[in-house]
Amino acid sequence: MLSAIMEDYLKAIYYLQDETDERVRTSTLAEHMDVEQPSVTSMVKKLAERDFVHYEPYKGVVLTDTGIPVALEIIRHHRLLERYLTERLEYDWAEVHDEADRLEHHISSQFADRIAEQLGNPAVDPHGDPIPTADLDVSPLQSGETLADQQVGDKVRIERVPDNDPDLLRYLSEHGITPTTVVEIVETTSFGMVTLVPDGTDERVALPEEVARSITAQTLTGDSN
Amino acid sequence: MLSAIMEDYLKAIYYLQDETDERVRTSTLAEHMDVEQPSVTSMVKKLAERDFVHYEPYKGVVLTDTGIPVALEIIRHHRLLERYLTERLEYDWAEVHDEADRLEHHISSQFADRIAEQLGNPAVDPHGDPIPTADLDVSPLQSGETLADQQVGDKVRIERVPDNDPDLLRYLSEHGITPTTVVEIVETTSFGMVTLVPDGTDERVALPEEVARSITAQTLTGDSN
DNA sequence: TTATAAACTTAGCCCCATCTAATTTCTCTC
DNA sequence: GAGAGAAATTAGATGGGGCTAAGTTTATAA
Repeated sequence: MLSAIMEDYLKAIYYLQDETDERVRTSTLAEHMDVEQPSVTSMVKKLAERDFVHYEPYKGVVLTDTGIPVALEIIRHHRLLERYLTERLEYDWAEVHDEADRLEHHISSQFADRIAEQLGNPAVDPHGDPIPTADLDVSPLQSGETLADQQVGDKVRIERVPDNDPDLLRYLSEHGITPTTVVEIVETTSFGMVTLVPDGTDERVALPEEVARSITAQTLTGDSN
Repeated sequence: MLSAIMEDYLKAIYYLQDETDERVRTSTLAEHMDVEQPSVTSMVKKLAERDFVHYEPYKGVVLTDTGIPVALEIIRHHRLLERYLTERLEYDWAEVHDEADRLEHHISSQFADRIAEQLGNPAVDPHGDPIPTADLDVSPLQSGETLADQQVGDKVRIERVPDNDPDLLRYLSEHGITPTTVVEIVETTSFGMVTLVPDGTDERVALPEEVARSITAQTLTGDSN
């Protein structure tokens, strides 16, 4: 059996691997897990011993074929929980993350399957992240583009927003921005500010470029009209 | 913060205290928690240090006014979860216990309150045990009587059955016996067997006396007819 | 009232996940 | 290709929860 903490490491490695496409360095992992480096070293050794990761000293780690499904299962739990909490238990968009982060390790896969069924096997969580299926297939995000990649005048559909910053989520939902919202980019500045207007409103919403880069959006092909 | 394990000890002490009305002995606790005695001694010391229990060496423990609400909160979580799992997630009567036993430590009280609300603030769990309210009031069971206290010919309404033996639960539900079922006692033997017939059926269900003693039932006052 | 069995505690060990301090390895620049 | 600085690892400690073996205390019964 795997401890909740080990599961968290595997999940973190999965995400970091996905972002960087490289071996994950212990320093990156330490930052992500909010622990000191030696803790990471000792943990990745244990994970390597159990064959969940390939670990090469001084070179970082990669998930093995044993490790990947474990990470995906946790991610499935997390995203299903987020969806269930918002949809069935009246949780706020911004509140779900912490609850899901704890529960993901403790629900059985039976529980996950039951709530998936109740929800009609949804494809994405409330932030737009794809929910792995019961046999752990993940559909990739449609777009590699972010709000930071757009030109003034472009109309795009928000695809996903990061799920781990409650303040940002609160801000976005207050301004009517959620996955599937269509927005028009109305201004970008040299000092890193992106301003947009959600479709059907005339409210201008400003975001720092760094934040814009964390929000995925699909360019609308059949252009505005 | 309290670990899941400490919470389990407090819950166990609560139950054992309830049953015996005395200081709970470390041996009893050890058996209940399925650990060795020295583990209990060291744990109760920690609990005593944090003022959750009164501990007198060689004399056992009692929950303090700090410890009681902690135990009750966990019990509330457990019973609400059992109810929610059976009612909303199609869990079988016999399956809920383990899932609830894990999750009770990890759901927030917000989560508990939300599922309580969804369920219409039920008073009892699927086994007939009372669910503590949000401010941790517990309504005692109506009856102190059990199936073992009955005479042949008595009609009684099942009030609660123990929740921790899946096989027993499966057996009972297969024979149509759940809380609120009315049954008639048709035979008791000197060698400890109680036989009953659920109302409206002619199926005879036999139970060892020890099991009968673990099932609470209310004598029906307005007698049969 | 004293011996002995049962119950309980202490002592000392293990594994988990973390930490700080000290050391080693890598990498990058000159 | 040598040396400085950054990154990673080892060493050794801590606290949580568990174990076995050994030593106390309590309770019982002669």
